[in-house]
Amino acid sequence: MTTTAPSREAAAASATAPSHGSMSSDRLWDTQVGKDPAFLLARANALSLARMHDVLAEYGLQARSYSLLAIAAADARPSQRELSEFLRLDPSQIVALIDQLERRDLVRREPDPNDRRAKVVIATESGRELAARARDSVVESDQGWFAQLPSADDRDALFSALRTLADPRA
Amino acid sequence: MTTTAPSREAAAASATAPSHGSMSSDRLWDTQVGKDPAFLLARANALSLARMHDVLAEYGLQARSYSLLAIAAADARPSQRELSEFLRLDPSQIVALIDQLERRDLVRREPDPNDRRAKVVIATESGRELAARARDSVVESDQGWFAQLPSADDRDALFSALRTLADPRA
DNA sequence: TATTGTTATACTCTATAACTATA
DNA sequence: TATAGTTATAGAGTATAACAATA
Repeated sequence: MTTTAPSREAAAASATAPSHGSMSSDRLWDTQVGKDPAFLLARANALSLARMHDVLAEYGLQARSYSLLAIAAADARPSQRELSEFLRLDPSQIVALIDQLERRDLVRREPDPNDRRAKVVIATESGRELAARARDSVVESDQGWFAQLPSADDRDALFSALRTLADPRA
Repeated sequence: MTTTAPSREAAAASATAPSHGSMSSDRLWDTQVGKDPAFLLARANALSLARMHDVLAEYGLQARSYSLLAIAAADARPSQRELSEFLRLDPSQIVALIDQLERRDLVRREPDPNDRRAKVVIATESGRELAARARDSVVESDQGWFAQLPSADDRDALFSALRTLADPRA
C-alpha cells in the first residue's frame, strides 16, 4: 500500500460465474500491453490497493495513513523526511497525513533531541491499538489475496523479486 | 503502467555512491510495513511508474495514454467500456484520454457496426508510428529495470506471478 | 549555505451523478 | 429496463515554490 493513489471501487470480482458483462476481453490481453511486465505490475497493484482500501475503511485508514501509523507504532521513530522518502510522498503530504492522524490522537510529533529541526513521529497508545487491529486485518487480507498463487515457493519468489525492485538498498 | 497515478519525480537513483542524504533508513525497512508484500508491490510500482513517466515524456505520452494508444495500434479495436475495465479507469476518464489523443490525430473513434451505442478506438497512421517508437523505448527501459533481477528464471517467475494477480481470467 | 518542517497554490486525478442515444 | 458514451463537478492526490527555524 501507500504510494500512488487508490484507483477505484471494489475490484477483483470473486464470483465463479462471470455471467454477462464483466469479463475483460481476450483481444486486449493478447496485445503487447497485456504482456508488459510494468503494466501487469501496475494492474496488480491497483487491485491490491482497492482491496487494501476496503479492508482499512473499517478503521478509518487508507493505505498511506496505515503505513505511516504502523511505522510509528513499530517504534521506528521516523522523521518526516524519512517518511517522505520511504513512502515516496512529498514532504508536504507527510505534513497533511500526520495532521490527520494527530487530530485523531493516533500519533504525535516529538522534537528530535539530536537535530532540533527534525520531528519524530510517535504512536500514542490508542494509535498502537488501532495499528495492531488494522495490521491483523491487513495480514489476513494479504494472505488471502496472495493465495491466488497456490505454491508457497511461487509466493516467496514473488516477494523476493518485489523486495529487490522496491528496496533501493537491494 | 496505466492505472494509478504517477507518483513523483525521477526516482531510483542509479548512482553507485549514495553520497549524503538519499539513503532510506534501515529502521523503517525493518518494520513490518517494510516487509508487507502489498507495500513492496506498491513501492515497486511507484518506481516503475516514475521511470515509465520519464521514458514516455519524450513522446508526449504518459503511462495511461501510452497503454491506450498501444492497444489501439495493435488493432485490438477496443470499445471504451473495454478500455475502462482493462485499464481500470473510469469511463469518463477514458473519454478524456481519447479526446487528448484524438486532438493530436493519434487515434479516432469509429462506431461499432454491431452495436451503435459503442465506439471502437482506432489508431491513425501517425498514432501507429508514435506507438511503435514509444514501445521500443518502453521495452528497452523495462528490460533495463527488470534486469535488477539478474536471473532470467527469477524474472520469469515474477512475470508469471504478476500475470496471475493482474489478470482476472487467471 | 543547506536542511527540516510548514504553508500556499495550481494542477492532475478520482469518484459520482445525471443526461442522450441506442439496445 | 439496461448499457455505451458524455458532461459536469466536487473531492483527493500531486508538484512547486516560498518561508521560518535550525544546522
